[in-house]
Amino acid sequence: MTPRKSVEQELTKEMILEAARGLFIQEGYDHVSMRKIAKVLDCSHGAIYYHFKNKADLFYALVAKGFSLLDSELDRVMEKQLPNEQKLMNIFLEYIRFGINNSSHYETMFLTKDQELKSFLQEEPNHSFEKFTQAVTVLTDDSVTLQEVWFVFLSLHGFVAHFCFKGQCFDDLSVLAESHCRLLIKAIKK
Amino acid sequence: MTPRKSVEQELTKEMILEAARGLFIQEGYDHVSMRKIAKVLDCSHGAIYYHFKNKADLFYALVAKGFSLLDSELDRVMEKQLPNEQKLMNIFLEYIRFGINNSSHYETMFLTKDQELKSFLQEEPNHSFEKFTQAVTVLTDDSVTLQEVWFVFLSLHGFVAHFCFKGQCFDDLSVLAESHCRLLIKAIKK
DNA sequence: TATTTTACTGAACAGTGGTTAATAAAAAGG
DNA sequence: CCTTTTTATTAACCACTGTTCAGTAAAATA
Repeated sequence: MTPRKSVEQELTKEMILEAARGLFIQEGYDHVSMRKIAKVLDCSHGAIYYHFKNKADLFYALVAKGFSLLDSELDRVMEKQLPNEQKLMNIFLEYIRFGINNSSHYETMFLTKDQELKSFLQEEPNHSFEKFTQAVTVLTDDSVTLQEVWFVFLSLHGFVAHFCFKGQCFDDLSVLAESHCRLLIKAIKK
Repeated sequence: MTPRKSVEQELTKEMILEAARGLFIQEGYDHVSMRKIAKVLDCSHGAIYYHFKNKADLFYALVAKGFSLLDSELDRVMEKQLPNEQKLMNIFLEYIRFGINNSSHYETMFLTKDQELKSFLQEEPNHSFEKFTQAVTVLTDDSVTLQEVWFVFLSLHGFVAHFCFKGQCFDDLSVLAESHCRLLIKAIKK
């Protein structure tokens, strides 16, 4: 039998998550098998089950991480010392930046259709959306309706989703992103 | 062997497409098997291969149909006797309606990473997008910039993409969709 | 050094999937 | 009525899937 690896190349949850994220993003949940992940990690597929209960559990770990990352990104901007409208612009831009720069996380968070997976995700997206809503509401002095928040969120989502699939980086898009956010603010301005 | 069906219940391409369409929209390409389609049609899975070369071919027939539907839907709106701004509103709404009601097609058009499926679609998405751009340009008397067209497209795309993955139908969303489009028009108004 | 624990391997299981080949029955044409 | 064509059924093939598990060697512990 092939000998077990020495300790310096021991498998960790982090290593598995990293490999899995790359694959899930590139090929989607369904087209990624435990054996494929194992091949990237150069280990047996059985090994992954030592660290994660099953495939859905592994995926869920990735998504949960993505949402907490987005949450803290929002908090960071809110704590800045800036006028409200500039903060709003910052929130929008940071959302896009997060999505583009963490396209791997983002796609797993918002762009999966799998029923089995959606049953895992009920709390997290709602929580993130509420946090986003809260921020927008505060920064517009409560002058924004729920429909307007949805409008903003979906428009930002469209920007991120589209360029996620194009595989571009944020710096190449910053001009278009700024114009996008400017138009968003114009749309919800009273 | 179970006898072959009598002629009045003979299988047709149309019957297969109809059954397949419902399944693809509800469950997505990957989760629909030829056997599942056959079960809905109450026929053997082999029978489908008499009418379609393979699964991708069957799906492509659906998608091509969907694109031509979107095209003619756009034409229909453009020929209406309406003020430009109302026409614009209609164009936006029809785009969303198409995306939501044909979520499986839409995903294939704009949101799939599957190389096998992408290879089938080269011409159709570009053609539809150009048609959309053309319509927006005309209806705004050429007063719209390229960045604004992008803004509109990405915002509509975000709406569709989000609710594609939520698996909701258009009727439940029509109010939100209208508000979305109204805000879009407000944003690009001079 | 001996034992236990930890981390892992790879075979096996029980499915599912697309696709095809052999075959049979209904319909059409004569 | 017989033959041919059309349309369907079914079994079979093969690749692949998630998951479990008995076995095993390295590492930690005693």
